[in-house]
Amino acid sequence: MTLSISTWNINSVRLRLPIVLDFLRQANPDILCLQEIKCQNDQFPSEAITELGYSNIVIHGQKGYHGVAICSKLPLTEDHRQDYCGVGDSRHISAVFAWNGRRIRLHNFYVPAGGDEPNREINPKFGHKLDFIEEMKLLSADGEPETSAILVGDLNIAPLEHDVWSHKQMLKIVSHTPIETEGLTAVMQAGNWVDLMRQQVPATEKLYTWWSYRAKDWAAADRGRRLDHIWSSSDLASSLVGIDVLKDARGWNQPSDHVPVTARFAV
DNA sequence: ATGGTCGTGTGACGA
Repeated sequence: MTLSISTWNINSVRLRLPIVLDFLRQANPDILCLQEIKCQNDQFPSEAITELGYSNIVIHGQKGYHGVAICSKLPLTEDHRQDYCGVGDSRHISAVFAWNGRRIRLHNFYVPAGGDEPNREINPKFGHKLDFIEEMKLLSADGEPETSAILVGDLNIAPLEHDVWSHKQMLKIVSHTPIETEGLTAVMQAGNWVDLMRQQVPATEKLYTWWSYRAKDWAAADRGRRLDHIWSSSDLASSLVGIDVLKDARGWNQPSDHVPVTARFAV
C-alpha cells in the first residue's frame, strides 16, 4: 500500500494550470498541495484538476495574493482553515484523509516571506513572519487523538547550512537568518515533527527547492534555497520510502520559482 | 556592489 503527497508553490494556479496538469499526469501523486494560488475560491480551476482524478479539492483562496489548496484522489474530511496572526491572510488549510488504517491530518502552509530587511523594528513583514512561526509552535504532530499528521508547504525558511548555496553569505539574508532558522527548528521540536526531506537526503548534501527569477541563468548559478518542506509525525516517518525534488520543473515553460517536492510512503 | 524578475490587475505591492 503506497501513498504519495506533493507540495508546490505554484505562483498563480490560473497562469500555470498547464504545468500543474503536466505534473499531475507525470508524477501522479495521490495528493497535491498548492501554495500561492493567487485567486479566490470560485476562480480555482477545479474542473480540469478533477478530470485527472483529483475529485476532492479544498481551497482557501483570496484575491490577488497568497492562497492554498489541497487536491486529492482520496476523500478529504474535516477541512479547517487557521488564520495565523489574525490578519485575514489565506496561508493555511488542513484536512483529514485515511491511509493504511490511519487517520492522517494534512496541513498545507504558506509562511510569510518576510520582506528584505531582517529587523522587525524597521520591517513589519519580518515581524509578521516571526510571529507566524511563533504561533506554529502550538501545532503538534501528535495533537489530535488517534490521528497522525503531515505538514507541507512553502515555509520560506531554509533551516540548515546546506539548504542554501552559501551559508556564510546568507546569514543576513531573510530566509536564512539565525532567528528564522532557530525558530523553525523550535517549531519542529515543539511539535515533535520529523523533517522527511532530510531523513532521506543527508544534511551534508546541498538540497534546494527554489531558484530566484532574478538570476540570469538559474541553472548555471544554482544559487538555490530549500524553502519547501515535508514533515510528519514520527509514526509515519518509518513508512517513508523516497523524496523526489523535481528540479526539471524550474526549466519548464513559464515556470514557478519553486519546484514540486513529493514524499512517497509504503507499507 | 547592488540590481536583478515575476504575478495581479492597472497602480502599487508582495514575493
